[in-house]
Formats: sequence, C-alpha cells, structure tokens
Amino acid sequence: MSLKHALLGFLNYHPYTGYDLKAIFDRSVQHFWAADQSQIYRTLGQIAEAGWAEIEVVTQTERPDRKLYHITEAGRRELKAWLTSPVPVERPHSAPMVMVFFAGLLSNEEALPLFEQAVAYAEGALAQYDTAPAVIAEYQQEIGSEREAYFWNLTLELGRKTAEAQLAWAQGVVAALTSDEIPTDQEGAAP
Amino acid sequence: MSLKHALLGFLNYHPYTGYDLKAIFDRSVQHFWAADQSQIYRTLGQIAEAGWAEIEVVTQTERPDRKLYHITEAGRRELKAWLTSPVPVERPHSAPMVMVFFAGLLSNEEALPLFEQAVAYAEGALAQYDTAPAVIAEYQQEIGSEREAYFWNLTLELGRKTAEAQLAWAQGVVAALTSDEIPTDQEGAAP
DNA sequence: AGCATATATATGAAAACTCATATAAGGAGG
DNA sequence: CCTCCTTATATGAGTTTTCATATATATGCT
Repeated sequence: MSLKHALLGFLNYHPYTGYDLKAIFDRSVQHFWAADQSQIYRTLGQIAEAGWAEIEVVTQTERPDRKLYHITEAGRRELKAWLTSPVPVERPHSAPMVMVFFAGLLSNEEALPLFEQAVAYAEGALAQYDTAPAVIAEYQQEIGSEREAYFWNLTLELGRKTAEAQLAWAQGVVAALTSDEIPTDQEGAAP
Repeated sequence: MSLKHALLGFLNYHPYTGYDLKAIFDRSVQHFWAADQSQIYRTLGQIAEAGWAEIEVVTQTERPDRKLYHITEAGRRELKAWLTSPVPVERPHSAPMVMVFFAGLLSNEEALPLFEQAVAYAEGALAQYDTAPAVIAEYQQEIGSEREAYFWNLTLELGRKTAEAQLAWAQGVVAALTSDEIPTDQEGAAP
C-alpha cells in the first residue's frame, strides 16, 4: 500500500504527529488519497516498526502526549526506492460507475438522482480545487520548494480536468434524462 | 462493497457461474471495477447465503461441475434498492498520484518514467475503449436492451474522457521534463 | 449551563481485497 | 512430447480498509 509512502513523503519534509498528518491529508491530498484517522495511526506504527521513522514523545500536561515521527535515513531510502519503482497498476473500484452501468433498470425519474449527485459531487470537487492553490502556496512557504510545488500542482491540474470532465458528462446525462432523449425499451417508443 | 451489487446486476440479466462472471467483468466493467477471481467466488457465496441467488449445480463429467447462480426476487429487490440509494462517496486511493505528488524529490531523469508510464497506461486504456463498443453490441444482442446499452455506453464515455485527459496531462509533463521547463531549486537557476 | 469542536492517541471487530496455491482434464501449438 | 491455455471451483493467509468506540481536557458558542 502507499499510505506508508504518502506518510513518509510528508515526514520527509518535517516531523509530524498522526494528528498533524490527518489534517495535512485532509487539506492537501484528499483528492487522490483519503486516509482515515485510525489507518494513519496504525500505519505510523508500522513505519516506526520498520525503522523508517523514530518516535519523539513530546510530553504535554493538559493534553495527550504528542508522538512526533522523525523520518530516518532508511525511511528516506525507502521513499526514494518506492518513487523510482514501477508505478503500481490501479484496480479501479468505483461503486458510482457500477450504479450507472445498471441504471437502465430504473425509470428515468429513478435514475436522475444518480446523475444529480454526480453533478453535485463534481461541483464540490471543483470548489475544492479553487481553494487548493492557496493551501499549496501556504505549504510551500513552510516546507516546500518551487520544484515541490510544481509537482503538487500537477496533481491538482489532473484532478481539476477530471472533475470538469465528470461535471460535463453528468450534466449532459441530466439534460438527456429530463428531456426524455433516452431509449425506453417500450417497443414502438417515440423515435 | 458493491461487488455484491455488480454481480447481482449481471445475474439480473441471466444466470451465470463464477467463471462466467469473471470473464464478463474482465471484458465489460474492468475500467471501473476490477474484481479478482477469488473475490468473485467468495462474494457469490455471500450472495447465495443472503438469499439473493439460488445455486443450480450443472453436473459435468469431464470438468468441475458448474454452479449457476439464479437471482431471486429478494436479489432483484436488493439490486433495485441499492441502485436507488444514495451514491456512496468515493475514497480515492491513487498510488500513482502519490508518486507524482512527491516526485519533486527526484531528478527530472528519475521522474520521467513516472509520466511515461502514465502515458502508456492512458494509451492502453484508450485502446480498450476503442474495442469496447463492439463488446457492448455483442452483449446487447445476448441480453441487453437498447436502454441498457445506453447506460453501458455512458460509463465508456466518461472513461474515455478521463483517459484522454490523463494522456494529455502526462504527455505535457513528459514534454516539460525533457525540455527542462521545470523548476530545479538550485538557487539562481536559469530564469 | 450545555454542547460542539479542537487537541491527541488508540483498539476491537469486521469487511474487503490480494496473492498464492490446489485440483483436474482436455485441447492447442511448438 | 511437452508446455501452456482454457474450463471450473475453492481455500489459506495475510494485508488493507472501514466503522465504531474510548479517553481526557480546553475553548468557544449559543
């Protein structure tokens, strides 16, 4: 899995806690990697066990102690090795597309919400892409270089293009569904 | 998970064996749902246990007996209920994008293969989309209606648009990388 | 006063997925 | 002749992911 490597990628910039990393994920790479909290903590444990990071416990009196993960040389090597290894072949698992595939079973009225939700989802994604560059600029000042930011932006570009394609597609289907342009299988249906 | 429902979707057309379904998945919905063989058999078991399908054993002498799964009324209800339920929010997990995000760590030469592989992948996907309509036409004759085929094609359309966007994106990055248009972080680098 | 939110970590249990392997026989191609 | 592919089902073992829940305190909002 590459959650390990995504975490390593951030730890390579700076030591972070699990809590920090959850926030970072939600703000920056959510569009291509959504990690849940428990998974982050567990994976951080594995990273430490593998010797890719060392834990610095920062004692706090009023809150639970923070566990800062510092990447090790072995961790940096692992990250770089992964980055230069063959790109894993994605196995897509898209439930929404399964729904579309079998939507012919439904009436147009029943199928509509599927595509309306797709429109809403794509619009939401696009809205996030509007605010993302500011987040990147912020991180760039903190830890990143111009070069890093270039590649961060590349992921945004593709995400945006994809979301735009999805939006146009879903809007087209909504239009077709509401204007009854779709075959209904009643033999002798309006041509 | 919606492998259950994807399987149910096909069983709704016709009774199939696990072996059949594996072949069908690989030929028709692979672009948005890649299921592996062992997972299909296990899930089929769950479907039968849930009462969504009944098993007809077709005895064969020279080969293992076939187990044909016939969808039940309960299975049809479940399928339709799922199809009209809220679209699940996708949690994207794209390892290739994680690689791109952290590719700034690599030199241009080291980063190149990442995008070359993306180009090759997108070209491969596009080639599959070229042959897919023929597969759909074939299935349509067997089991599908014009309406069903309409929705099948919708998934292809979005898949193709997405693959095209990916290809253009990856080709652009390859061009930028090979012409050294990318920031290098050597302070005082060529402006 | 009460309630939600932010800070911070962690586990139990289950579901889902992957990878390798097993069995068994016929047919195709080199 | 031998190897690979197709037909057909199945399990063991492990990894990854999800979902719910637990603990503890401070702050801000209504």
